[in-house]
Amino acid sequence: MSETSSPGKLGFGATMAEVARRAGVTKMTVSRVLRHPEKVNPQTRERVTEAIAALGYVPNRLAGGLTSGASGLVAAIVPTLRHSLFADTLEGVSDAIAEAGLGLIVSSSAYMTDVEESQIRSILERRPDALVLTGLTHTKNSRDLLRAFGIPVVETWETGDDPIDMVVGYSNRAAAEAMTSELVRAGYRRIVFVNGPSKNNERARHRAEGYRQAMQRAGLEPLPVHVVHDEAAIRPETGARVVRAVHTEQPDVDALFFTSDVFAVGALLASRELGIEVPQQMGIAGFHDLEIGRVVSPSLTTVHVPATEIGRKAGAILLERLAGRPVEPRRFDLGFTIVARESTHRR
Amino acid sequence: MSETSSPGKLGFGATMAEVARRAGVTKMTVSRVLRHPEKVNPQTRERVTEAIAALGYVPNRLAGGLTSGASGLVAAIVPTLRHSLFADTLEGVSDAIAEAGLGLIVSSSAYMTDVEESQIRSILERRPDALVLTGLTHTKNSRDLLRAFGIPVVETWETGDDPIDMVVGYSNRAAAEAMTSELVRAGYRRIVFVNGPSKNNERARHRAEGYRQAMQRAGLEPLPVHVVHDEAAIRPETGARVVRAVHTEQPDVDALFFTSDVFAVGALLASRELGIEVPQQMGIAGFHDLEIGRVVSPSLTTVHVPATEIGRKAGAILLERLAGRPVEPRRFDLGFTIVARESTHRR
DNA sequence: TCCTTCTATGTTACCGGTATCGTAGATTTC
DNA sequence: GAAATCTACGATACCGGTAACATAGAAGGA
Repeated sequence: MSETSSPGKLGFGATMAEVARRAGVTKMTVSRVLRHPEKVNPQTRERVTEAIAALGYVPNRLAGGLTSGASGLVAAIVPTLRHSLFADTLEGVSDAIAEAGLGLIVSSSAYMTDVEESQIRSILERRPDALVLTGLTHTKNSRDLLRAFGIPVVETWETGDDPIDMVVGYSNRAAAEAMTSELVRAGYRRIVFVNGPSKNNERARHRAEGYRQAMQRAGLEPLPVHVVHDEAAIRPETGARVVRAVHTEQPDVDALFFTSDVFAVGALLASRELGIEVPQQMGIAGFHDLEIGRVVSPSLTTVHVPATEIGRKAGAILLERLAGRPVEPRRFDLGFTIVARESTHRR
Repeated sequence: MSETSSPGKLGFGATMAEVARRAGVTKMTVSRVLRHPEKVNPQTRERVTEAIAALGYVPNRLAGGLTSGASGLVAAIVPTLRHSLFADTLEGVSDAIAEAGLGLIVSSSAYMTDVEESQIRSILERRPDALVLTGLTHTKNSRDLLRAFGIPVVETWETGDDPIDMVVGYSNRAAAEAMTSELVRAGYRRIVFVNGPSKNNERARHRAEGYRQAMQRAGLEPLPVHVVHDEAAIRPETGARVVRAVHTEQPDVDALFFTSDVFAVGALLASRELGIEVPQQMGIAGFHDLEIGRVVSPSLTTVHVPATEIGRKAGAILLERLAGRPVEPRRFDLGFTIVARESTHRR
């Protein structure tokens, strides 16, 4: 741009004061050029702009935030980044807040509420303007700390009665109930729900409840929930293992409802190898509506959940609150959709 | 803890000065209790600790960072969070730096270098202590800005000659070459490489080069690279489409090497529907070694890449540099592994 | 006993910005 | 042409911490 810039010697961490000196003004004028340019004489503004370019000046928001009281950061805690759904939600949050110039701090709690608590503590030291959490299960300390701190907090992936502040999600109970009912409607009777561990995970717990409710309402006996402990990651092989186990140990089971498409797809593929006919002999349903479920054959019946929308909505209401506007209601149920495909289509 | 804490009125954003007043000391002593507790008399320390608990004081690292010159933040830019590989890498970075008490700021560039540049700019305003980038392709401005700023920078997912600072990855060229050679060894001759757009993505470009090199070295004619434009996301359906197109338009093709397992799995499943026998009639290979490729039948031949390790290594060398220790060499090739499975096993 | 050296804490200045108020000169008003 | 109002910028204080230095009293040494 400017011929005054000496190449290769862009100032390292030039400060506003240095820019000011170079432009022959005070810091205040430089600050104005950056935030309220209309209040500065065009000629002065240009001198300052040139000085900024020449020095490669990048303003320091940490310093600015000290005064203004806003760090310009939103923090998010997810159980894991490895699960595409949480990644989708984060991407949604990121999209929403990036437009407002906010940054996103991420950490993952490995599904442990005490880890989450210590992360909340360390995150609050960075004075985020708002916080996004996953789920409704948090330690009492976490809840107290956040309530006391008073920043906007959005809990996600569920709906519930006693949010810390705001909630965006859908009812996992209703979703599991709806899918179970769908399986019943399709003609399945001995339906097993395959769930992850429900400790520290009210999503898993609610889904199990939804399953039982639907079974009872249909006058069917709820079978014991098959809990898989998938230590490292959610893997299709786990679903395959479940099918094999059920095939030999519970041969009367006629449908498997998995808490994740990842499991369900593994089960679907393993079924073929075992000679189990899906959907005639065994119905298989998943949860989350991942891409892979559309491509496998038979295609996978599943629950579509609004992962990205949850993130976007969370970001949007945070921005509302940060703009000083109250958000009512504080609970947003974004719903779900039962997607009935071939894997449960008994002809 | 302390009976002095009035329930429900944990101090909102209590400051160090308030803690100091309550404990009857100055800010400096409170600061010492937090960072160099051994320098404070045990009795005083206890009074201060009680005051901290009673007020629910959470130190403000932004303020501290202003003085100490370190924000305690590491920034990472990935093309997208939606791709499990980048999520894995982030998780690796996060693991590595969390132990050192550093936070992670994330943003996604949507594979666009100019977006990346503006993100770098806005990220630098937050004065991260270090930066992790994906790939080696960046705008000149980005490179200049980062070099001038002087913070440790790690580029990931490739190896290359002219890093901004440090690189951790593997050679996509060598990986594609090795896989192509593997296909040749398995008996395939008319091998098509299916790639994403290579603009702004040297990983894609290098893979295409590796493919061509291997073909030429084997005395085979490299076929035109099939470029898929997958606007929204990397989806299996795209791979399915490719198989259908190739099946009708290039019936002599006997192997497809996809730049992602996601495509390859879609292709594998579509092949079955088309009655194409894999691996006899058509070999199919992928890239990345995703879980799903192990479960499908036939299982998928692929290139295993060290996604998490890249993140961890990146985090580790950043920490080294932040601890003031020089890092030599500055380029880390973490390698890859060809995983030959059923989908290319011609009997 | 007097001087030195710790130990424990306080004082001061400063990090890099911004809010607030002040003010000189130009412009408008009657 | 004097008063009122703008315009464009500067001076000051402060945000919430920490580094560096200062200091009072206790402990140690000759």
